[in-house]
Amino acid sequence: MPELPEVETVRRGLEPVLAGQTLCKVVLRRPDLRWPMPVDLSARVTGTRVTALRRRSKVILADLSSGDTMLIHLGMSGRVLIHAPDGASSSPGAFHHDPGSAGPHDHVLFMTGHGWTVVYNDPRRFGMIDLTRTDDLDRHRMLARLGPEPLGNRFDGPRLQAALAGKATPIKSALLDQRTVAGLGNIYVCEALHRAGISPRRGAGRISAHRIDGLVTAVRDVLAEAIAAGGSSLRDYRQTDGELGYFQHRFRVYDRDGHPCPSDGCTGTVRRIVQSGRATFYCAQCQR
DNA sequence: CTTGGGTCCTGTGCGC
DNA sequence: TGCGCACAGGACCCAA
Repeated sequence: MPELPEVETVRRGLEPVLAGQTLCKVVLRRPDLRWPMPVDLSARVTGTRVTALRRRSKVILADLSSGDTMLIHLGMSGRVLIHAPDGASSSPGAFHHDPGSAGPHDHVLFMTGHGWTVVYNDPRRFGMIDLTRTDDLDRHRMLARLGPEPLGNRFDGPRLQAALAGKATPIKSALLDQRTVAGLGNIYVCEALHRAGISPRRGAGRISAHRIDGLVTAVRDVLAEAIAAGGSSLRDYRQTDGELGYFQHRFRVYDRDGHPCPSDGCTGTVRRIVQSGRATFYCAQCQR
C-alpha cells in the first residue's frame, strides 16, 4: 500500500483542489471496500465544503463544514486521481459529468464546485472510506490505537525504547505494528533498519539506547526523503496528477535480493527472508 | 497481554 | 503463446 510518504504526497496533491471547495456531487459506484462505505456517504457529504485536508498515519482526513470528517485509506492498491474541468490543460476530462464512463475500479467520484473531479480507485478494495464526527475522530477504530507520527515531536529515542521494552518480537514486526509508530509499512521499515544498521531479526526489546536513537533518525530521514521524491511507485501508486513518484530508485534493500549491499565499505549481499508472512530485505553483514 | 498465521481482493510477472 | 502459481505497499481477526 501506499505508506506514509505516498499518502502525504496524495494529500498534498488534493489540497489545492479540495481545500475550501464545495463537494457538489458524490458518486458511489461500488460501496463494498474493505468495509462497506456508510450508506449515507453521498447524502452526508454532498453540499458540504472541505475546510481542511489533513493526514494521520496512512489516513487522509477531509474535514467538512458539516462537522464530519471523511477518512480515506488507500489500502494496498488505492489511488486518487484528479481530473481538471473540461477545457483545462492536461485534462482527460472525458468523464467529468459522465460517471458511467469511469474506468475500472473507480469506486467513488467527488465533483467540486469548480468542476474538478477527484476519483478514488482501488483494484483490490483493501482501502476504506468512512465518515465520523470530527469531535469523535480520535476514537475512530482506524485511529484510536495509533502510535506517534514518526515525523512529529512525540517520536523520539526514549519513547521508542519505552514502547519496545520487554518485547520479544523482531524489531521488523514491532515497527510494522502501527501502535509502535504510525505510518511505516514494509518498504520503509526495511529501508530504515538498513540505514540504522539494525538486523530486522533482532528482538525489539534488546536494542541499546544509542542504536534506538539512530533508528529514530533513520526513520525520519527515509520518510522525509521519500516525501520529497513524491513517494515510491511500484505497481499501482501514482501521484494525483498521474506522475510516478521516484523514490523507488533510491531503495537500498527493498526488492533488491541478490544485489550488493550499498553501505560504504560493506561487502555483503542483500537477502530476502520472510518474517510473519511478509518479505524482509536486509544485509546480514552490516545489520546486527 | 502478545504473537503468528490466515484472510479479504485483483493484477502482474515469472517459469514451464 | 498460454497457464498456473506466487506474490504484492495493509490491517483485522482469531487461536494458542
